Amino acid sequence: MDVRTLCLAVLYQGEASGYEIKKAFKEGAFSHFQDASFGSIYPALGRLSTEGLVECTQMAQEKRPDKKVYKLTQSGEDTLITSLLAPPTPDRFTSDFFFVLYFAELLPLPQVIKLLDQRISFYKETIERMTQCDPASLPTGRRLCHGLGLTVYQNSLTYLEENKERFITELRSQHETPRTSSPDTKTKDINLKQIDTNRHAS
Amino acid sequence: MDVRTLCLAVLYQGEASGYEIKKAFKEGAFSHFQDASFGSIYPALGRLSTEGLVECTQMAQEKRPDKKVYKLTQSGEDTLITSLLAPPTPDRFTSDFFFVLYFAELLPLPQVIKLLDQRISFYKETIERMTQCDPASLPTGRRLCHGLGLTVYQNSLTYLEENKERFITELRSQHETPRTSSPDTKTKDINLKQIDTNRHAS
DNA sequence: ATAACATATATCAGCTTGATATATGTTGAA
DNA sequence: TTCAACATATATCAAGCTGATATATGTTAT
Repeated sequence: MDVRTLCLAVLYQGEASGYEIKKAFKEGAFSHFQDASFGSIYPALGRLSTEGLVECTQMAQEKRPDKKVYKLTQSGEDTLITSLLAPPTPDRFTSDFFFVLYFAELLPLPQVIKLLDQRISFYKETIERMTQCDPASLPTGRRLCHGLGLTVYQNSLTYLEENKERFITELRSQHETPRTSSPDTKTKDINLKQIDTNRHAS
Repeated sequence: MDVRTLCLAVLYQGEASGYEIKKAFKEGAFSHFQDASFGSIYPALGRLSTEGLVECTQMAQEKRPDKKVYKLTQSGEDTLITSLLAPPTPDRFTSDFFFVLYFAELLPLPQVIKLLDQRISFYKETIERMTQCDPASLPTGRRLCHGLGLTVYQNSLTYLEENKERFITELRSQHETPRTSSPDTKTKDINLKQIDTNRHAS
């Protein structure tokens, strides 16, 4: 989804400033499956205003910079619904965690352990935050989103906790016995390089 | 990770052309957690060549355009390792599926059912492809990536299958009894708009 | 005190995507 | 048979987006 549609979606839930829209992606309702930066939000709001999909009210504030509060118009609401009806584009998931983990054998063991521990903490914190919300209070669509997302985090945590020790033990034994015979580094690299690139990894 | 590092990573597993590197992201080893387009791969390879991180060999082919095969140099290998040691950036997940599902109440029910069925098919196909690979044959790091990824897909599938019917029934009852009293559309919208934007959704 | 963080908007270099162009071969369906 | 769809192969580019930076001020914790 383009940022303009994302802004309409946030504004559907109530009027907001650019700064508040950013928060919806950073820590709010959409934070687990959409994102947008200030650099795209502010221009998007400008264009949505010009096109009449949102209305802007300048709010003078004491001791704060002026706030521009945007509100969805009927036209904006219609446009949002139309966008929702279009065939969804495929998910996009990019993860340095998976990428680095993939090459675990090439890295110092403490580095890999740190990576896993940080990931476990991340899952725990995310689950903690998500379970503070009572699913029963959410509208139907939001509740399914919430439940599916929470399931993913919970099962990922369980998987990592169940496999962490075995994984580390295995890596350690590979570090101690670098390879079958000679200490020639090339051998290891050549073996790794022969692995089929066209098989699935995660 | 920038596309230059991603190219180094693919080339670490064996020499390849730009086209073949793209395949590693589209359907190959990195397809579940990284992506890159031709528009970024070809310029990246050019720059990596200039910097001496890869070497290029022009391969004349019968009945096919020339192929430029790139190979990692020692310098490129070192650069890859250094990049892997840097603190990983947070995951980025963007999903139209979640985004549309979030607004399920606003859409025609057949549309929502189609969305769920397509998602279930997607999970099934992905799991099918991933289980064709024998995890025991993978190096340690790749095996953990593979296992964690597969777990996510399998649990997502299970969750959707277990909750689909209840979810649809609930949406249907909302469509049949749009709200407590009057058929005034505004009422529904206002209710929805009062929902707290700053709570978690997935 | 003072550093870190929060509110609030805005700009911009640089990177990336998705579409398009070019040229050719293969495969499967009508 | 023909013809569309798909695969191999490289390359370019407008449009969009990120991440950093600038500006101005208030609050909170150390």
